[in-house]
Amino acid sequence: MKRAEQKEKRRQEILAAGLDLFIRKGYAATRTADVANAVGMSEGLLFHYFETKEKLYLALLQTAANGKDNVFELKGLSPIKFFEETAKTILNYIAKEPFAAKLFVLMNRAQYEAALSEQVKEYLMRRKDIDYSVNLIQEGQKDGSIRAGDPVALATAFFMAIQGIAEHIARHPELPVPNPEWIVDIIRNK
Amino acid sequence: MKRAEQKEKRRQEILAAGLDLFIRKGYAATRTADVANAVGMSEGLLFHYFETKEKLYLALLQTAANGKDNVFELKGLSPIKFFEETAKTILNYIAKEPFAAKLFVLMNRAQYEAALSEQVKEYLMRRKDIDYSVNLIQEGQKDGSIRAGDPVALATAFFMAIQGIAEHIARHPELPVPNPEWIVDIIRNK
DNA sequence: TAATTCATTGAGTAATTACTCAATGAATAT
DNA sequence: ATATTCATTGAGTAATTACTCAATGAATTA
Repeated sequence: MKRAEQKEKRRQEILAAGLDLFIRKGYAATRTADVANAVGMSEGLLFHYFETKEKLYLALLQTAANGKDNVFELKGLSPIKFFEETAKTILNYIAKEPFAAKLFVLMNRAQYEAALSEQVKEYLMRRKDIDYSVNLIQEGQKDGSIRAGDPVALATAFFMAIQGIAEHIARHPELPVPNPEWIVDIIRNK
Repeated sequence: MKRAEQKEKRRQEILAAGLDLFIRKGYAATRTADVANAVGMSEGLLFHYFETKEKLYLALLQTAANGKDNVFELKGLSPIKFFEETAKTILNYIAKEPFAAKLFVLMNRAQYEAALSEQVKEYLMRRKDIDYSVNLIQEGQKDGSIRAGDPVALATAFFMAIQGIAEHIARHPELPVPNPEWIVDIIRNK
C-alpha cells in the first residue's frame, strides 16, 4: 500500500501549496504552474491529482468548512463566554496550526473571490457567525456583560477584527499573535 | 473647455468603477471588459483613458497614497490620542466617503496582490503605520494609557482590526459602522 | 460653412494560461 | 522474470484576455 500513501501525501502537498498561494495572491492570480512549481512537480502532474484548478480550491474550501464547524460547536455558552472562546479558539489555531489559520482566511475570502462557480459558492459561509451572534450580543447587553450599541455593528467589529488579524498573521507567521482577550474588549462592558 | 471637463469626468468614472471592482474581485480577476462595462463604454475606449490596466490601478494607488498621508498627519499627539484619532478618522471616512474607504482597502490589499510591477510596488505602504505606532505603544504603556503586552502584537491587533472592519464595510456600505472607541479598547488600559 | 480635432467603436492580434495527451519508466503484482 | 499499473513529463491546444488600430461621426474651431 505504499502507492496510496504516496499519492495521499502528494495530494496534501498540493493542497498546502495551493492554500498558501491562494491566500497570498488570490485565486485568479494564482497560476496552476505556480502551484506545481511550489510542490516541485510538472504542471501536467497537478492535473493527475486535481481535475481542475477550481476543484483544488473546492477541496480546500470543504476542508475549511469542516474545521469551521468544529470551531463553532460553541453553542450553549453564556454570551460573553461564547465570544471569549471564539476569539481564543481562532487565534490559538493561528498560532499553532498555520494550515488551519490559512484555511480560515481562505474561507472568509472565498465570499468575495470572483470567477467561482455556483458549486463552489455552496460551500461558502454566509456570515452565519455574524447572524447567529447578533442574538447573543443582545442577550449579553441584557445581562450586562456586553456594552451598549448597535448589535450588528458590534458583531461586525468583533468578527472583522479577528478576520483582519487572522489574515495578517496567516501571511506573517513570524509576528506575535495578539491576546484574544484584547479582541473581546471590543464588545465587553466594563 | 467642455471637452476637457467631459474627459476628466469620464476618467473619474473609470477610476470609481475600477476601484469598486478591484476591491471586490481583486486586481487579477478584474477584466478590463468588466471595468468598461461598469462605466458603460467599449473596452477599446478604456485604453483611450488609461494606457494599461496596471496604470489604472497605479492611478488609484497614487490617489490612495495621497489621502493616506493626510490621515497620518497625526503626529505630535499623545499615544492614546493618536490611536483614538486614527480610528475615528478612518471609520468616519468609511461612513461618509465610500470612495475614500475603498481606497483604504485597496491600499492595504495592494501589498499582497501579485502580478504587479516594481513601479507599482513603490507606491505601497510598507506598514509604516505599524512600525511608527510600535514606539507610540511603548510610550503609552509607560504613561499608563495603553495596556501591557507585546507592542508589535498590540499594534497589529489595532491596525488589522481596523483593516478587517474597513474591508467589510467598504463592500457592504449598508451596514452600521462600529464606534471607533470600541476598537481603541483593544489597546486601552482600563 | 469648412476644417479639424478627438471621443468612440468593434474587429482583430499576440500573449497568456488552464488543461490534454501520448510516451516513458519505475514500482508493484503475478 | 513478466506483466501491469500508474506517477510523471513535456509538448501541444483551445480559450481567454489585455491591448491595438483603422474607421466614423460628433463636437469644436477657423
